[in-house]
Amino acid sequence: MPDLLKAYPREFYERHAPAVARDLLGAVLCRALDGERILSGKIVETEAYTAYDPACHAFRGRTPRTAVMFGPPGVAYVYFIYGMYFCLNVVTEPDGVPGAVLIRAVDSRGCDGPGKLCRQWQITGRENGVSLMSPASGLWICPGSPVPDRGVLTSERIGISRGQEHHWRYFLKDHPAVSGRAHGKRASGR
DNA sequence: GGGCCGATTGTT
DNA sequence: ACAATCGGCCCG
Repeated sequence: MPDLLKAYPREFYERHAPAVARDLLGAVLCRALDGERILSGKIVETEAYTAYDPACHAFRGRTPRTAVMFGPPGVAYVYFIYGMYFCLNVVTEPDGVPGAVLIRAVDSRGCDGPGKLCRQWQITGRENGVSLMSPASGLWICPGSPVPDRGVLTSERIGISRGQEHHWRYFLKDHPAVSGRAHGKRASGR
């Protein structure tokens, strides 16, 4: 049984976003609410966003909203979208290089979708910029059970209009929490 | 200041 | 297929 208080260190996040997105499958997202209750769930769907990627919020440079994506890795990038929802990302890449991984779904009730996950676990703009490398922030990520390539599919990212040449969506094959009809190709070994 | 669009979701 | 709902960002 994995230790739910031992979070991934900075080195895990200080890599190219697609690699982090792939390796976050099977990891455990943890959330402390009311300073007492701890929620946790296996990450089952992610998407990577990088510099020189027209789908990335940071593509057109640093702005107040995207500032944390240009900072050190291992912290949360939470943004507000469609006037209703928040989305949780993990900042990746070395300090100064923008990049992030969107957490799209977690194996926990009501966490099937990035907007629903944040609503269910009360993740809002207050969590923007907090460290995910320690339980102290109330939001952190721990290693779980490694997922073999044969259990992973990839596809274009969801809901974007540019950058579809990159197949940077990663998800667990046949998991009920993943978006839509889970169309995808087998992950290639690295 | 104006206008358009969006890494979503739920309903028609 | 479309509405809900509003901050970010570009333009001027």
